Amino acid sequence: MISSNISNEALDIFRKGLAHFITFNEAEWTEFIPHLNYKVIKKRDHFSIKDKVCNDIGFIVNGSVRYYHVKDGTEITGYFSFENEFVSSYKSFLTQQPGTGYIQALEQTGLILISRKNMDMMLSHPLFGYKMERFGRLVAEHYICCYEDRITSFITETPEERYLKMLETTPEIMQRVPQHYVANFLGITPVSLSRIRKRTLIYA
Amino acid sequence: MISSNISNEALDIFRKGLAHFITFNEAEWTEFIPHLNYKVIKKRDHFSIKDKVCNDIGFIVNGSVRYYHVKDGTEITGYFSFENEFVSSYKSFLTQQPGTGYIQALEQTGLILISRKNMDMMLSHPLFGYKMERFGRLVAEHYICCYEDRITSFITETPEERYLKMLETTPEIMQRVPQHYVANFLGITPVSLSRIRKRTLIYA
DNA sequence: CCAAAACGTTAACAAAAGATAAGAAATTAA
DNA sequence: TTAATTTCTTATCTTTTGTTAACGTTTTGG
Repeated sequence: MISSNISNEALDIFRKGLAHFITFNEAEWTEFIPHLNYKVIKKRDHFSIKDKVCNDIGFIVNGSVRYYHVKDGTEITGYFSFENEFVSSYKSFLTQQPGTGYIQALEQTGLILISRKNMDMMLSHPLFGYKMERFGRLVAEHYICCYEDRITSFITETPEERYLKMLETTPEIMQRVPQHYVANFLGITPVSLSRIRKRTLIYA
Repeated sequence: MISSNISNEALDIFRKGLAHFITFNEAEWTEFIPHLNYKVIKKRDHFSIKDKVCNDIGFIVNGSVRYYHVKDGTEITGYFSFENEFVSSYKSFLTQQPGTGYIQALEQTGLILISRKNMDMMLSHPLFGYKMERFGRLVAEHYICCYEDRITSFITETPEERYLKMLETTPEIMQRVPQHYVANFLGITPVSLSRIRKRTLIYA
């Protein structure tokens, strides 16, 4: 879709978020904007669901989402994304294969969307395809670093250590996310997280 | 370093490995080769160590390596890489910050190396910088997919399920890697892995 | 505003995993 | 080859975690 009626406020937030990775000049930005869409997802509605290809990568302008899988009929939450972060069922988006999990809004969430088709158009764009490739590389590398930390924590830390480190890294998480989702995120049961909190006396 | 005396055999293996991501024409390849180095690491020697910046990304022509952290004086192995795979302390290489772990050769290992400096030169190269950016993006995206699977397995699967899935994905691993390293990789103790093998009667 | 659903804590019990140590087998190095 | 080291298994004991269920509280939706 080559058109855009996204609010200037949302676009400003988006542009500031991108600045962590790359800076677009005015000509490039003008070319960029028509490749974007805006969407509001209501609380509990899904951004991406199992067995369907995730066609968009989103940038969260406001709100939050959780990623979850269903195993033996039970939901298991693996991750959260908040304002100024990207959201996508990455493997599905990148490989264009059906996803294995769900992404659901934890609250009403406003998103700037880039479809796979528009992304590919921009990556091959004569004006700024080169810069878009760099942008894509830097974003991907950023997530590699995040994922590396997360895997290392599963290998080297106990659940209790993961809980305490999470409170340092993301102090607001217990306020913003139901505790049983956080427990899943830490790789333990809700009952177990409740015990850790009682044991450490750290409820932040 | 702008020179190269890497064997044609190693270069062929490397070029075939890259073909999973991108194909270089002859002019590009001719430009590529002088940015490469070759190194053989003896068994038990280190490719990368804690508190030092990892300056290279390697492509394993032959051999294998393990990634490990040291916690409370004990080594904990988090991952392995084999022939035709890349190896690096990625976060350190990508951010140019000191690494938190070690990468050690499990056996004598031959590597084609790209230094950060040479990588950056190629990413900005007038002839094929655009293609190199795409190459870098595709490699990074590939690792995002791998990491996503690994994190999902920690969240949704039991150690026993991880063990069985690993045997499907990498059947040769128990033959090539000491079992207590594999146990760490699965996020459990060596004693626990030994029990799982006895319990399931699957020793493949 | 009320009823239903979701949430967090706690308890009791079961299952799994960690810690430690001993011993046998395999590998490595001198 | 031999001695030392590493590796894997097994056993015992302890700790942690999982499971299930009950209870009170909070949140949600009509």
